[in-house]
Amino acid sequence: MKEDTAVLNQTDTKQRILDTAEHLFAREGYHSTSLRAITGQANVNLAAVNYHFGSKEALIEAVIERRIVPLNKIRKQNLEAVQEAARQEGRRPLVKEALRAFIEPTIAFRESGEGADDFSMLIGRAIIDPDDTVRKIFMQHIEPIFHLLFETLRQALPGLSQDRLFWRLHFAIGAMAHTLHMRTMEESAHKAGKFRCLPEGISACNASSMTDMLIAFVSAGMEA
Amino acid sequence: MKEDTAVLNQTDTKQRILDTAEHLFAREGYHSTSLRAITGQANVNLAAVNYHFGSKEALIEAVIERRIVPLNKIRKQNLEAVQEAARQEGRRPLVKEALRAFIEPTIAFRESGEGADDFSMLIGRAIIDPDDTVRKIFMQHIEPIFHLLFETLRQALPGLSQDRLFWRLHFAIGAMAHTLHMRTMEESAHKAGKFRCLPEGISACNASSMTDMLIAFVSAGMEA
DNA sequence: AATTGTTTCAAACGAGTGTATAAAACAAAC
DNA sequence: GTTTGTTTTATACACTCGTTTGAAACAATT
Repeated sequence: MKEDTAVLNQTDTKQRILDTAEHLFAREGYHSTSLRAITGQANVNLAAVNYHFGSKEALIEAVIERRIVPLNKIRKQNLEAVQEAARQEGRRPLVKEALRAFIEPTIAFRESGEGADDFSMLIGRAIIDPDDTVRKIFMQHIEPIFHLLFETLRQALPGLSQDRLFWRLHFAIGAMAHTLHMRTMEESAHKAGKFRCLPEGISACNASSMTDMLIAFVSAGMEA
Repeated sequence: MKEDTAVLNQTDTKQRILDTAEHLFAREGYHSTSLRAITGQANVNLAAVNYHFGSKEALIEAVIERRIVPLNKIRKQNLEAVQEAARQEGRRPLVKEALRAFIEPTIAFRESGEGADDFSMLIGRAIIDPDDTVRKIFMQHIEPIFHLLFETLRQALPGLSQDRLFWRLHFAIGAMAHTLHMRTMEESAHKAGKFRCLPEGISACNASSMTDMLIAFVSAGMEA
């Protein structure tokens, strides 16, 4: 009766739900993904979600937190390192290094492990997701980091008014979020063979050169 | 004549459905908005949507097309005017004027009439919406304009490779989309009194200065 | 081997969804 | 006044959703 899944226990079920949920939430969206789709694809019973997590909302919360907590730790360390380095050298932080401290780990996250690309898409979605459920959870986690980034940029650009800095930062966030989200659209477009945005094929970018391009773009915009 | 009354009654129902649907789709999202919520708030019968539009998907298609067709007409005219002016003066188009031709009417659209602000949010969502239904419809309409913008920028920046231009343009689109979408978040945040992104109040911007700031940002990034 | 606590399972619940239909209400033409 | 075509209405259908339940299967301890 217990075929290939002989010694698999709780953590395996939870893990499999988390992985599958991450995948589907990233690609189909929160509301469009049913628990039946998740449990079906994960080969677990429907009730397992409510048993292990409590509710669908608690599930996506777990999905998000599993990744964003270590990611935010890196971003925080990076930003504090930028401030510390500037302070020790008696200069202002550079716009570029402040932005890199935030952006680089976000985009590099894709290479950090199995299924991380799904979460990369999920981040791109969450920042801008119409759905309150997802965005709220994300905002709660990102708010302190965003604040730290804002303060660092304020030191880097003392001549800029708070209003202008605020909006420029959001332009940058939008550019980053959209970039993260693009893979989903590219995949969909490629799968459907439609909605090609360009006459000729545009080669996909690796995380590193994508990061450089994005930082160059938003740095220039920030200092415009 | 009585004919006018009859016609007016019909269009009134259709119009009321369109307006209410636009409002709810923009603020709650496509999937999270039920036909019962729309018809209830519009004070029309539930079956009216299927009678007048055929289906929920056909409804949002009508909602989107009503606004995006005239908007795209303006963007097309603007972009062609930029190309024509450059050609007549024997010079390349400017990055700034190309971007302005696309961005300005998009943001200014909010002031174009009753309920246009709802559509402004809807645009911001649609570009990046996880839901395929909405994004597909939008992409179909925006693809030719996007192509025209890309070609104009290619003339403006002949030294830039197609790949780089492609991604930079998407950075710009992301910044714009996020900006359009911000109002929704601001509203939600203000309503809930939470998720404040800044310690001190940041004043909301009017369309004109927002446009200028955004164009300055993305132009600098594009020419970085 | 018996007991305890945990995890899985099939089945069902109630609420909500988009859609379909047939009768009613209505306006205009004859 | 009757007929015709359009619009509105109430209701029903078939379906999916997240969640709950109580029993079965399992694991670990006694």
